[in-house]
Amino acid sequence: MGRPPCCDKEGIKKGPWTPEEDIILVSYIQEHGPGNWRSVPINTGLMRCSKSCRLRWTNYLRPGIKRGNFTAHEEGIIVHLQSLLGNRWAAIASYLPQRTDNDIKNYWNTHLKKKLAAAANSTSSSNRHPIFADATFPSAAGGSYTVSSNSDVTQMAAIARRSPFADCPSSSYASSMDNISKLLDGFMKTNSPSPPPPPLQHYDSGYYDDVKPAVDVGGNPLLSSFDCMSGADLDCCFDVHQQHQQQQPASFMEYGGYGGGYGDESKQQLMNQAAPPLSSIEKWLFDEAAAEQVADLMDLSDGCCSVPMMF
DNA sequence: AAACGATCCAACCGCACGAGC
DNA sequence: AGCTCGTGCGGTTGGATCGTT
Repeated sequence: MGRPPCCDKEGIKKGPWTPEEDIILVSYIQEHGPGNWRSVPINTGLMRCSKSCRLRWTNYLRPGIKRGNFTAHEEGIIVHLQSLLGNRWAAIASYLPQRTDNDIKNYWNTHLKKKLAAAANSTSSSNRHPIFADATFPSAAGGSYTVSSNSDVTQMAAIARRSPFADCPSSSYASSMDNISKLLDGFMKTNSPSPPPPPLQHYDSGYYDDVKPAVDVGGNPLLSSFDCMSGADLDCCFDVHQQHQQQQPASFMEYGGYGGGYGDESKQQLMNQAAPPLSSIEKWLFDEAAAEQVADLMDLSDGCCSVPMMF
């Protein structure tokens, strides 16, 4: 027997969320943490179904989400993971912790699918992946990389499996409060002189223990530990994290921010992990990732960088 | 400036799955 | 064993926005 739809009750509001609703939801989650979505509308008085609350949080309000244009690097990762995993957006999103599966799915459907189709038409004689037919990928070391063979694709799959973000799903929940800050800014403008909402406090990473690792088509875990990473990769992660901390917007601090981060000890611990040399593509992936993340002020989270301490 | 089509993306829908009773 | 509950996921929709004529 199927279960009844959760949203067919009378009085359940649908459509776009208002700033007021967002604030109620954020305040509640701040206090209780995400999860137990059934109780959220009951306890908050929101006229929304539990599923709607969960989606609003995971796709929009959740800290650490990066919005805006996808970088060429992100595009490349999505294209290759899509070719490997198919339309398993949640799994793909686990490698791009600042992007939601919904965002990736939308981006694929609106941009990449067309791009691939167009590229496929013009590069039918090439064995390169169509999306890379007219693209090169500069490396931090000064060279450039092209993805040109099936072995490269396989290699990139392996890279994805050992992504520095792969095992830190909570990173996507971590420090950036941009979304909520903007939300609150707008709310304050239209509702002044109402008192400001209570400061947001640190989210315990334990709130996110239910995040599942990605698995391949055979159900095997794709996400592995850091034991294949080099010290340089870790430095990338640390450096990005440190820069991010320094460049945290005022609103983040005003609302309390989210704690966490590396200590020297944990860093050293990670540095001691075994690390084989990186291939050229791996270097491109990681170096470029770090460079772009710093340059674009990607909201790399404290949570991401604190996750390795769990190992 | 207005009309129209294209594009974007937040949100919804329905299904699947595991846990608990 | 069968049911409900809670949640995750992928596909789809429709309103808002943008671009072009």
